[in-house]
This record gives sequence, C-alpha cells and structure tokens, in this order.
Amino acid sequence: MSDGGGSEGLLFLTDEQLRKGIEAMFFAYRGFTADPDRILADHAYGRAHHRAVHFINRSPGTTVNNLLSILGVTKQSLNRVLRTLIEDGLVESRVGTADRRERHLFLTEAGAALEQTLSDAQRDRMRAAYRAAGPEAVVGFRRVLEAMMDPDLKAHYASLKERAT
Amino acid sequence: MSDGGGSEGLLFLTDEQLRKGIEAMFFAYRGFTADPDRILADHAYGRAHHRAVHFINRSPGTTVNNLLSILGVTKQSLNRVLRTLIEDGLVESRVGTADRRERHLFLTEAGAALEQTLSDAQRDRMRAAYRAAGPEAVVGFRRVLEAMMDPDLKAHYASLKERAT
DNA sequence: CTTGGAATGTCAACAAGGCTGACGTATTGT
DNA sequence: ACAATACGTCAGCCTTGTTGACATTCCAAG
Repeated sequence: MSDGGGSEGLLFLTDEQLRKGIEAMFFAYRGFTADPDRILADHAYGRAHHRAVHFINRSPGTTVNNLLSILGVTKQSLNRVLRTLIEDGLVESRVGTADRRERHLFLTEAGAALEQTLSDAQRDRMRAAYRAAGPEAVVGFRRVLEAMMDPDLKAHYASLKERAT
Repeated sequence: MSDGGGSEGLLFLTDEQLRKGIEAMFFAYRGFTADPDRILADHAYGRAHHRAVHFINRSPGTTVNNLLSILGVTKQSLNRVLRTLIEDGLVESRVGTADRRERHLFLTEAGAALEQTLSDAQRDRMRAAYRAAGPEAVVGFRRVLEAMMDPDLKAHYASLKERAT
C-alpha cells in the first residue's frame, strides 16, 4: 500500500502508473517520428511538410482552412510549408468551383510518391509494434489514445476514419 | 472485405488500421502536451524545460550526460534550457563527489513545485483517458508504445521504471 | 450596385529550440 | 606527461511556430 491507489481494482490509476504512461508516450513518440524524420532530412523537408502531405493525401481536395484546423497552426506557418511543396511540384492547389475563394489541395504524382515513402516507413514501425503487441493490445492502444484527444481534434480524427475505404 | 487484410486474424495489420493508429498518435500527442504547454506559457518556459524538469525529478542527481542521452538533444541545446532553470533557482547543479567533472542535477523546492504543477495537469488528462478506456486497454496501450520505441530509448524507459517505488 | 465579411495570400519581425563547429577548462585515468 | 572525459560557452544556422498589418478576391446582403 505504498502508493495511495485506494480502493478496489483501480491500481492502474496510480501516480506511478500514470507517470510510466507519460514517459511511454514521450519515448514512443520519438520512435514514431524517427523513420520519417530521417527520410525528410534527405529531401530538405521537415516534419511540418510530412504532416501537410499526409493529410492532403488522406483528404484529397481539402481546403486550406480545413487543413489549418486539423494541424492546429497559423495560416502563415502552413503557408510557408505549402508554398515550398507547391513550388517543388508535390502539391497542386486548385481554385474551388462552388466557392472560388477556396483552394483545394491535391498531391501530384511526385507528392504521392513522397507520401508513400514516408508512410511506408512509419507504417513499418507501426506494423512491427502492432504485431509484437497483438490485436487485443492494439484495441486498448487506440482506446486510450482516443480518450486522450481534445474533443475538437477527436472530431477531425473521427471524420478521417469515416472517409476510410 | 473492403480492406485487403488477406488471411486469418491479421486484420489489425491492415494499411487502414495502421494509418488510423498513426493519426491517433498524432492527435493524442497534441492532447498529451496541451495542458502542460498552457501552464508553461505563463512561466515563459517551453516544452524543453518541462522535459528537463520531468527527468531530473524522476532521477534526482542524474548527470548532464545521462540527461542528454535520455532527451536525445545536443549539449548546447540542453545547456541553454538548463542554464535558465538554474538561474531561476529551479534546478541545482552540484559538483560530483566521486568524479568532480560531473555535475549532478537536482530540483530545488521551487523546481519541484513547478514539476508538480505540470505533472498534475498531465496526469489528470492521463487519468481521465485511463479511466475512460479501462485497465485492460491500459495494458495494451503500454504494450504497443513499448514496442514502438527505439531499443536504446526503451532501455532508458525501463531503467526509469526500475527506479520506481 | 455597393458594401461588408469571409477566405486567402504575403510581408515583416520575432522566439523557441533544434543543429554544427570550435574552443576552453577542469578533472581523471593511463 | 598526456590523452580522454565531462562540461560549459560562443557563434551561427535552420525549421517551425508566433503576431500584426495589409492586399486581394469573391460571395452575399442590402
């Protein structure tokens, strides 16, 4: 009874358990980004480019504003990244048809190729972790992560899921 | 059979499942850091200070070199953070007794207080997520995260666990 | 048709926090 | 005596985030 968990079966809510969870998130996130980061360094891109390319691939034709709220950065910050991607021919920006103020974003072939390379690397790591942990662990993993999200971000996350094939 | 999982019970290794896991990590990590970030902003500190304070609290008397390998940054980068923490009286640096080249790092009372404030906030979020997901999900969560770590980082993670009371 | 507001783009300036490279200084071990 | 180690520091650079100000374009309401 050294840690004041208290009653019945709530030992998993101990401060120690929570600290370990926090540290697990920290170290795991490092591993999570390590492989793409290495690839991006070769292309003179950063994590911000990766994120943009990922979500454009995930929701082709998304508007700048939508991407902004998903990524949670300012338009100036995103614009800098987006501009280089467009200049380099990885992303195409098409004027909206219904509302011509909006720009709809698409990956070019080259952009899709980079996305593929990056997500291959990241999925390989994820696949290895999933395989090592087993299907039941994966369910728990996702359940905890989803409970950890801010509600508005969780909405974005869920709408991405719906769009899945 | 919309997603081409293929054989038996490996549907959790589908590309779609893996992509969702990747996005879950991204959105959850945002939530994970959101609360401490807000607090840190009031103190004119950043995430780097949080990390330093966290691991010094976790391993009191740790050396600069050890902290360096845990955090995975350069000494210049860590030094900038550490210097401000020492100047502000949150961290104390004591010359080593066995090896006087080493500096051993400790939190002062003020440092411990800040650490407490930060980790309270972060643990609250973690506790809510754990409680919502349930004990079995927590086991799976930890299992997947541990499998996702780079081996050397996992060693650091494990040695922190051992030191737990 | 004019005007207000929304969506976007752009310029400028700045800060945090990474990085490399070089150098200095104790201190320790060979 | 000398090399290696642990640490600190200066200088400069990059990415990626921030604010603030301002122009443009377009839709929609009056």
